[in-house]
Amino acid sequence: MAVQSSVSGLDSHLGYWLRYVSNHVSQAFARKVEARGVTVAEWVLMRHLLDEEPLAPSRLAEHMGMTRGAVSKLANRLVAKSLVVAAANPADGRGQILSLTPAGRALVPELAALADANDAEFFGDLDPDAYATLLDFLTQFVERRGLKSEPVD
Amino acid sequence: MAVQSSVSGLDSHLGYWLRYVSNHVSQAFARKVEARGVTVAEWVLMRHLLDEEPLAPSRLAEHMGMTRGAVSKLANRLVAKSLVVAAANPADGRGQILSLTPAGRALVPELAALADANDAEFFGDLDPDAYATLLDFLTQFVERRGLKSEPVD
DNA sequence: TATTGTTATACTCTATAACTATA
DNA sequence: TATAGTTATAGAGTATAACAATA
Repeated sequence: MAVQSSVSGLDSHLGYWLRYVSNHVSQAFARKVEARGVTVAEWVLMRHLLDEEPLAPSRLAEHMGMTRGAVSKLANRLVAKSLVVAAANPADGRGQILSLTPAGRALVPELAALADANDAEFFGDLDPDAYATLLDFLTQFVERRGLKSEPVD
Repeated sequence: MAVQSSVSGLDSHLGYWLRYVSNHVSQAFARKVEARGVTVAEWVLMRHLLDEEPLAPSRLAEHMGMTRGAVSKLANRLVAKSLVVAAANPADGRGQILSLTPAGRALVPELAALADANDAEFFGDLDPDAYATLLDFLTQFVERRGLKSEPVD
């Protein structure tokens, strides 16, 4: 082993490795969903809509930890792809409500399958205990830290 | 608890949580280095130069997992900030060699300290065993998979 | 006044590809 | 021809901020 430098190296931090692995896993996933014509951010928005629909852009912004402007842009792309539709909120003249189109609703399970496949590709041969331990650590880390993606808008 | 859906949720994948935590840690670090006027990618380039200097842009591109074009742009920014200098490679008329300026060399330890602080902020109170286990898992994961390109930080 | 959503603007990160100057 | 580096272009991702419509 090399003598410890007085200046920390890039690889001496957990954050570095976390990002290293995360980037690879996410980029591989991005390539998979790209084949279906969507980006990862678009998948996330659509998956949220499957759970709760219709949903206001501002609600989505909260769930996804993005600004309203960013969600607006993302939603526009999905509308252009005919995967999402926007309608006026009957209860509030200012509001919009977003829903999946039939095509969008049909695509979500396919994207979810790709997410499953991606996870299996990278972690499938992991000892189930190790997988569980890691998943547990990460979720508890988020819980403990109260990490929230809440951009100030 | 809700009935399990037939469509995998966002949070059922290790990749999702990895990214969730990684994004928070990296964004916190980005905010820290931003106060010193540099981005995370710039820090990574500079840290590489501290280890090996002078270094050709193409060599850096390999080390950092980026294209030559991307490195060129990054290096230009650092030159504009007077943190890096580019010189002609005396051994090859096509080549450039990049070095840290005195200001750049002085900044690297400060940035490294911020990286240390960031890691401590997020993982400092972690059980040493857990920290070691996680670090071990991630480095071995990279090793086992032969993952190559380096992420930013 | 406060809130919802849109739009304009800006910047990082990164890729591809065309181009120039050597080798 | 092959390689080093630059530059042009593009697009995702995301932020801030100004704005219009409505509450």
